[in-house]
Amino acid sequence: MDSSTPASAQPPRAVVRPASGMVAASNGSAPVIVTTDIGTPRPLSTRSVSPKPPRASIRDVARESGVSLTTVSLVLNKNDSRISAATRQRVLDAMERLAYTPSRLARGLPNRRAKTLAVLVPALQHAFADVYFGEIISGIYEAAAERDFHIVLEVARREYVRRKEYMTLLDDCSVDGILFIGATEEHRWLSEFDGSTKPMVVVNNHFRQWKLHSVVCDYPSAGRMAADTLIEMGHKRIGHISGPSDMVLTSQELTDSFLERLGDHGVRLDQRHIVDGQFLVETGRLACDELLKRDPRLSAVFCANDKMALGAYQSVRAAGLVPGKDVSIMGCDDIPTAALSDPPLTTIRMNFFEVGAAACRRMLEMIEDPARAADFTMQRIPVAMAIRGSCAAPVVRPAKK
Amino acid sequence: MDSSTPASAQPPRAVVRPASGMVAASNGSAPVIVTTDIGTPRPLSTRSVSPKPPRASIRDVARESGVSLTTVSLVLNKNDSRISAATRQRVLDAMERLAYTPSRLARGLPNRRAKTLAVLVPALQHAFADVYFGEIISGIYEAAAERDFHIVLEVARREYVRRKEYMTLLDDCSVDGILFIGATEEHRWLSEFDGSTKPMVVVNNHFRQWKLHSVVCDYPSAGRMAADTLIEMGHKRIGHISGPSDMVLTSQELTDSFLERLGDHGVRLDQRHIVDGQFLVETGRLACDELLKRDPRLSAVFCANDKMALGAYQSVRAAGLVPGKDVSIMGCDDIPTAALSDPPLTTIRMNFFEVGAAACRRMLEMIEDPARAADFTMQRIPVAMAIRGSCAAPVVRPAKK
DNA sequence: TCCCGTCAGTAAAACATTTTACCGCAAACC
DNA sequence: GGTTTGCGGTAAAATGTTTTACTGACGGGA
Repeated sequence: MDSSTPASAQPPRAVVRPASGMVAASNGSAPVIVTTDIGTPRPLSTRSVSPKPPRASIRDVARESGVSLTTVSLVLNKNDSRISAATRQRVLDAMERLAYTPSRLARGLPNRRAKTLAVLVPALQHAFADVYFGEIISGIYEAAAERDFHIVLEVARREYVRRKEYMTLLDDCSVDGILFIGATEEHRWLSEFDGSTKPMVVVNNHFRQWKLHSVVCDYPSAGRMAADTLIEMGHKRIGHISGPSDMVLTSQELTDSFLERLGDHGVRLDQRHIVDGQFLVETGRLACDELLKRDPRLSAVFCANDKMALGAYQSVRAAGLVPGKDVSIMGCDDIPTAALSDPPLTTIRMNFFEVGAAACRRMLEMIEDPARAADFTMQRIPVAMAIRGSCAAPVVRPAKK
Repeated sequence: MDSSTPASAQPPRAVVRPASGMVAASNGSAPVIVTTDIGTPRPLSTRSVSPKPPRASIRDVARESGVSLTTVSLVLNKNDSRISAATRQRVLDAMERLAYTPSRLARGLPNRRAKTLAVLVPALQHAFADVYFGEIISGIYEAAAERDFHIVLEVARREYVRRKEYMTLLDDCSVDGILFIGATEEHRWLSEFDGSTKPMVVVNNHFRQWKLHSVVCDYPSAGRMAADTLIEMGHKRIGHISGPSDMVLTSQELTDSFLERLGDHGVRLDQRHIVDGQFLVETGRLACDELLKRDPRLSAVFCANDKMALGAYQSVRAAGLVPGKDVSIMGCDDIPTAALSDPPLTTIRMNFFEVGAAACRRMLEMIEDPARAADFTMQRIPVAMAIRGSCAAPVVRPAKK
């Protein structure tokens, strides 16, 4: 969960050839852009070039339908009870005729509500391109759209946090609440929301030290399911590639419950069998290298997310072994790639879409009834095992060399 | 690019086991949610529960610093020229003391500018979880943030389009411009923007029949590079899995330039060697099945995107062949998974991040100088070959059976 | 001395809504 | 017959800015 990727964590470098006569994308940095303007310059249109064309306002509707501003406003807000059906219809007709659309900006002003939520993500490389974030955002979007709320995107870069722009966002009236994805212990500024009834929901992580609203996957169950599954298959020599458990509580929950359940079954892992893989493909690969070095006869590895599991595939292959046969590999998350890898990855399915949607619904509740914001809750979303080809009964293999 | 996925296109079904004593995620539909409220109810805080706490307004700053509203506004907007240094400082100090933040809502009202752009995506399954969209959105975000613009997300569902909400969005004043990702020929409503100077930019596609602003990858170059690379390696029996070229012009460009260049090299593909793979993993797999059926001695397949190439891997393996050895596979896009597949996928690297950023910069230009919106341009972003293990010189293999 | 221009700043209108408090009228109640 | 009540509606204040057009003071040139 760190924005800087260690040099060792680069994907295997491909040979990159520039198109002939064209500047190539230089490694990592932004490529030089060759602009080809093929647009046909058109004559300027005759209509005014003023910022916006004149639009019908509520005032126009009032005049057109012969009622007062208030009446139009009431009809608009379905606060109709004391408006007669006839009048209402007149107003609606006028709106129709004038193609009237209320201004979101102006509507928000008087009661300071923007009908907009901010989705805040940490400043990772191209954060929005990550399935994990993407899936959550899709869920948030869906739940927000149902109530006619908009979603704005925000990235919490260092500057952003230093200047407390997340607060500005709220004071701004440009946003009614903040949903924070990818929160870690590193984000100390969350303490500002500790016990406060400000509209903030932490998505898929939570904190012991602060009272904050949160919605998370059921990681304790996930850990137990992983342990049960591997034990049932007959594994005894098990390795674990954890997430950064000191930074992410949900990651800690997963690891703890996994180890505890293994212990219940009489299998005790010591520190030699556990390596932190930082949730990334490349560090996952390195972690697995390390595990296999420490115990070359490992029969199964449980990875705290699918990306690291994909790294583990590479590591196992590099050791001359076959993933899913010589070494069973289990992931967590069920990202789309999981089912496509070879062999298909056994993993724990997490419904991130639902996590996002639930978090958003919680947020909307708080906004509608601020009193409820005072009791802080954590909601758990259930998970399920997805068993595929990458896990099987252990095969005994001779110690190498 | 269709929102409904054919039943045949489901990923290989995994065995899904519910956690004991817990409701499982039912296939496809939203899982039943088990809510675990572990929040400690806290006493309501004593502070008022009114919608928002009172904030300092520009008026307060004016009073505090003993100047007029106008002066404060001028300082705020760095329209300082006619304000003396001393006064400016007094105002800035007052702002500091009162922790003043201007209201975005109120600022937008007078000149009808929200300093916000909308990113519109078609109603695909969890669109935001797609790397392709995500990468573009990241680019847009970055370019927008530089100029202090916000990004709001919008999904163009059928209802949305029918009610012309994209127009509402603009009239609304809630948004200053629209960036449309994932546009296809299906989106007929784009004709409303044909030749209009309304702030709309189409991202990574363009149209022959309409004058619209657009920024796209250099697909013609990409097609030629693909052809050159395969020919150089010695391939003659080449198959092509295209995108939906009737719906997406960039896809057509890629296919056309690929075929043309192959022709230049004396290799002519007829319709038997080309199958539409709809840009999806599963349909890509099926398309490759079909190609191999039609010509079992195919030595290379060029896929119009990486997802279909991953499907092709499955298909080739299912035929008992080894991808990258028996059949060379080339993709297009260079999504993160490409480098992780086995063998790593040879593909054409497209800088979607930059496409998004460039599109956004174009948008901002138009907003700042509406006159420029009148000449419609298309901008091309260069691409590069990324050669990895999935392509090699052809090996002759006996006709099967 | 008068006129003009510049400097430094201000008053007030405009933007498009919501919301609060009120009003006139008729029917119902005692 | 006077008071209440409810209905259908309205006037006006409030929300927080930007922008246009103005003002007063002061210095310089004729």
